[in-house]
Amino acid sequence: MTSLAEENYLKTIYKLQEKNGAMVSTSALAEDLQINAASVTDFIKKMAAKKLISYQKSKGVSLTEHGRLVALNIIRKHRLWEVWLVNNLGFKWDQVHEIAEQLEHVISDELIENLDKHLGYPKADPHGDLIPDAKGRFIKNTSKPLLDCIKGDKVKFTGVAEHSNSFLQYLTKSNINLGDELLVEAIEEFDHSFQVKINKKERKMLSKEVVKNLLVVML
Amino acid sequence: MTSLAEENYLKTIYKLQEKNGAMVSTSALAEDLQINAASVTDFIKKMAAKKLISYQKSKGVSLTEHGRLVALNIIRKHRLWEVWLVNNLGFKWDQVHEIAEQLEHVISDELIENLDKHLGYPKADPHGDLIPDAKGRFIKNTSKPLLDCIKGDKVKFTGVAEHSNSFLQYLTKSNINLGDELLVEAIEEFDHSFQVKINKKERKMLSKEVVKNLLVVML
DNA sequence: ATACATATTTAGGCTCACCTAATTTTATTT
DNA sequence: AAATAAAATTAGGTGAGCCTAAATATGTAT
Repeated sequence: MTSLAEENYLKTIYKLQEKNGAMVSTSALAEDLQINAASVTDFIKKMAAKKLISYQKSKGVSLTEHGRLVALNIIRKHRLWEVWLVNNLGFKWDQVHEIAEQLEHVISDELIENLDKHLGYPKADPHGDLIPDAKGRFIKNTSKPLLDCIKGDKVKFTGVAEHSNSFLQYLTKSNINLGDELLVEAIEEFDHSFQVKINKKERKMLSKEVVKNLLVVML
Repeated sequence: MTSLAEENYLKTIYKLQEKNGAMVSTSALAEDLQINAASVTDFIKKMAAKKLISYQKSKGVSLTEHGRLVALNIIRKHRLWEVWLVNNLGFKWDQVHEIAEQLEHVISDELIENLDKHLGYPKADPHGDLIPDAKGRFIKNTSKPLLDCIKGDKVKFTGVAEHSNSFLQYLTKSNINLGDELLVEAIEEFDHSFQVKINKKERKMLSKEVVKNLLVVML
């Protein structure tokens, strides 16, 4: 029904729409997909004809309700596979993205149902990204960047806002893991760096760039 | 390196070579792949140029050593995924082929290594087909068709020579499962049907068509 | 050996998903 | 408002992997 290329476009449009608002530009899509802008223009016209997206010439695209559901289904598959790769196959959170990019395109509703069950119906992937259900619904997300916390806040680290391997590896190296309790002991006004106590044990200094990308929930 | 289409050609050539001897004809390939013979001729020329197969015009193709190793790697992946689908995800042996046909093309050596380990290094898939190791080597196979047995033989059912869903479902329905012990109590000369005792309990009549496709090892 | 049937290949064409180069539209600066 | 820069589109083209129709090669029966 939907081709590999279409699935990748949908996924990317969804991602960019989440990040930058409603309309996604041709060039933003081209940049993210690493495809020439002219090719993107071509392709989005075809996708619009299929009612997967709505397209306003020279203004950009947005997902239709149908396109949004297809996108969410791929995201669901991607994140379920990531859970499996980390929890069952022993991969680290910085090793699973590429493999899940392939697995997400495997087509079998029964497979995904059984995988979901096998994993115990996880609500989030190894990076803390929420997993939509089969109908594209998310559970409510109460997390916010650690940057928005104030001195004295006690929070739980539940996700990352930046998925680059270098950031993930920095956290691993620093022994900061999903689920850790963080206590904001001090905030340096000058550079917005945070001094936090991790799991009531180690004390660490985190730069603004880091705390901006750590998502937490209040404890 | 090798495309989806190439992988499917290689897999099919391997299969047909196993079944019918060294040379695989254009038409046999076309039939099995459900692709027009003219397209097959085209494609095998390109594969021959890549040294995946050797091609003698109007005579057919056979795998090169390199092509054979690529084919075995795909077969390895297919069978490991089938084991996972049955053992871990709760699928039945007649439900896994199509899904494994998709999963087998996912590219990640580390994934396959980890999957193999996770499954406990299985030697055979849910149909009893042997799983080659990462270097394309099989363990020795001592199985033979039940048809070749004689009255009084006590054997273990280890695999099927026919993979159609109707045959697999027939066996399931008849409560004949991989690993069962079969005792040949009588062979009807007229139609070559076998009377067997299964796991020292039930007695069953199996037609020649069935016993031909049951692979067993002597106990 | 000839005729016929079957298998295979050649020739030309199609769609998908991409490309480059050129043109047009939109946004920004002066 | 005009000039310029940046973004988007159009036009024309490519390779992969398929197709049909026509031509050729191979195998079989007489």
